[in-house]
Amino acid sequence: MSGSARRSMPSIEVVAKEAGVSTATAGRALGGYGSVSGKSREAVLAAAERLGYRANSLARSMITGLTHTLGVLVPDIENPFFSRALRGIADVAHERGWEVLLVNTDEDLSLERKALGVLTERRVDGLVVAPTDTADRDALQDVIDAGIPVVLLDRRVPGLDADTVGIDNRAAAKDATERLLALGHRSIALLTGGDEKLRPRLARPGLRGVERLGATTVGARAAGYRDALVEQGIEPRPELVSAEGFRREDAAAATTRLLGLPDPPTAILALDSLLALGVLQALRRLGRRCPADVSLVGFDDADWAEAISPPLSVVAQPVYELGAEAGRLLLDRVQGTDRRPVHRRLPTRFVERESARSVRTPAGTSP
Amino acid sequence: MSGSARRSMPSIEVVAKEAGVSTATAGRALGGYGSVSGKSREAVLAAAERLGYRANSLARSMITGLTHTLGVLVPDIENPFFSRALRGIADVAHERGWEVLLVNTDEDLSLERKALGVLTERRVDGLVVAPTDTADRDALQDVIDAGIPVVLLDRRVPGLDADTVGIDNRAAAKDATERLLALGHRSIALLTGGDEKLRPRLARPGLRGVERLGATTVGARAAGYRDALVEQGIEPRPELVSAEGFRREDAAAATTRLLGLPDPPTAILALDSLLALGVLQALRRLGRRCPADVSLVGFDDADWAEAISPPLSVVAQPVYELGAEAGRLLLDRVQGTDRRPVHRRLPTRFVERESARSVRTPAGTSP
DNA sequence: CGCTTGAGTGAGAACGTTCTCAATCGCTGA
DNA sequence: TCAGCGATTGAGAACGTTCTCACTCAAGCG
Repeated sequence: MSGSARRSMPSIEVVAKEAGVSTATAGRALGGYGSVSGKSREAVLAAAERLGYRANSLARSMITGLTHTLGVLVPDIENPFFSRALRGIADVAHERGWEVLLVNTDEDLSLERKALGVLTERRVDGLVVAPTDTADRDALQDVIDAGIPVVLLDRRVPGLDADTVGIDNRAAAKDATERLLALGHRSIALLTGGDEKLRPRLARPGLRGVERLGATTVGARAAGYRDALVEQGIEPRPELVSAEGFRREDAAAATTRLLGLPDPPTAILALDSLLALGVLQALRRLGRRCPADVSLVGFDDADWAEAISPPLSVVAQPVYELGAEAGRLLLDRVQGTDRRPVHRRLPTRFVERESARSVRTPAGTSP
Repeated sequence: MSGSARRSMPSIEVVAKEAGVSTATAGRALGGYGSVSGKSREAVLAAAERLGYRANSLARSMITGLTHTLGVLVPDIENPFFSRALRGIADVAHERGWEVLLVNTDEDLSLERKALGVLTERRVDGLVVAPTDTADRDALQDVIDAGIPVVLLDRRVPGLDADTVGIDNRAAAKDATERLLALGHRSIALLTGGDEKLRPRLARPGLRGVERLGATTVGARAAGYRDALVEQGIEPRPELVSAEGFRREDAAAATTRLLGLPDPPTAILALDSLLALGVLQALRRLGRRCPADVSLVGFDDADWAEAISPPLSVVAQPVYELGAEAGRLLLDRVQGTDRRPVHRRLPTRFVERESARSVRTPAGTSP
């Protein structure tokens, strides 16, 4: 555990001695608090410069009770949604003098709990969490009870005493579905991505009761999809709703299955950009053209969405701003504002490109 | 600065009192060091459980000299290359019990220097840096001299006493160029991305002297491109080498310019995936087809590369492994292995898809 | 001149751990 | 029985800061 001759950096005491003052005065000069004469300050700063002094944040944090560190828990930093949101958090934090400790939870509840414990022991001043599961309410509440404020990002946990930042998933999905309906589509498939727990509920006739899954992103979006259909007097068909996994290949397989149905969909709504990519891949393999044969709308405006053929129509979330707002809410609370939890719903934007168009006349009725 | 009634967590002293032992014994029971009787251990653990005790890592780090924290400095976490590499670093770190403190440098030298200072004050145990500029040698050397080991990721800084992890950029670019040459292309454009400092050197006749830029990623790749051409007896044409910016629109503009040349390229090598995306976008706008009219090869195997039309041929880097290896090298050093700096060059892989094909017969000579 | 005031200073406590060291305890072997 | 030994224990130092408090000193005021 030793080995590398870790050079110990000079402490404030050494600097003080070198400058011919007490450690208290040296501390004041270097830390910018209390009052110090110009002469002392100069002597201290010069000594510090000479010795290559670097303050020890750990010792400072012990006293002040602030680590100037924010913990960020996300399922997977490789997901562009989270890396962009993290960028927003980090920019706000950095601007106000905070640093970011990042942990991937891999959608693993036990990893998340463990990380929560570690970050508590590290005495982070606050936490931005995109929780894996609503089931983690107690672990999160423990953290809050320990005095560490928490902001929930993208996902909500019912009954938790924390700020939340996200979009109105139900309204956004409803809007996207309505746009497909307005183009004449009547048979619209929904690719939700996951997961085992969701599948049985999504399989119910007419998607009844999906709003009970409202706390999850997928549940809320599925409810919006159903709302739009029902308002148009269309009975949602469970076989058009897929929950076969979040990976690209899962979406490709689902697409292949959907298009093999007796009454196949003429449009697909994919709840995430990776899923949309899988749809496109499957369409190409099947020799179906988009949007001529099948219309497609995705979620999240990935940087490739505009550049591919056809450019993809998407529901765009203000991802960076979501992160930035989470950072702001958290730091406001860290810096002392004590208030009731707030819930920010930022507006989404439908970006119309070329992947969705009017339903084509069914082959059987064309001349 | 106060306000929120930050509940102070119980210290080890309180736990010890509750358990009826000394703080030393409580520390041993909770920290798992020294020797404690079963009876004492149980009493302490029960007391800790009852009081909701959480160790204070700061105090521990003060004593042990280890923060179990790795600093990671990247230009931009939104860049998929860095978010994937970070994933590799974080996974290795986590597995060995370390956490990751992340800072975006935004390719800004002064931000990078400042971050280096902050992370030093936080006493991180080691640092993975993708340095903005080779000019930061001194600031990095200062960190190393202070006893904090550094591993350079993706980019190198000549004369720095640090491990490096990356690919052989020159060989990878040469290989990609050779493949285009083998397909019959003789007029191959190179999209380098940046930047102002590079442009004059890339503009020299025959790209003479680009290998002097060997320390930069772009410079090394440009050298590989030139090597391949020269070996085939082809004089590199500076007007086919673009360094007009790293954004997608920059690449689109460059593509438009290149295809407007009197003797336009029949193939394009883009040194980064975002640039390739810009090329595709421009081609679509110009009504040129890929690969029928123009062949394209990119760098980095983005998740969309396989799913778009046409699937993009790329030079794939082992990005995750790059990060993981950086993490391993760093932790090995942190945990005591004192050795001379090593330089890991991981192999790249050319992924042949459909965006590059044989040069078409020039229009003038076709029947 | 005596009193107040405020800036400047230093001694030492405090933060919450781990480490050092000496003391005690219970056994073992002679 | 007793020296010896290892396991167990507690007191107190140490880590490097900031904070508290009391003290000095010079200036201002009546």
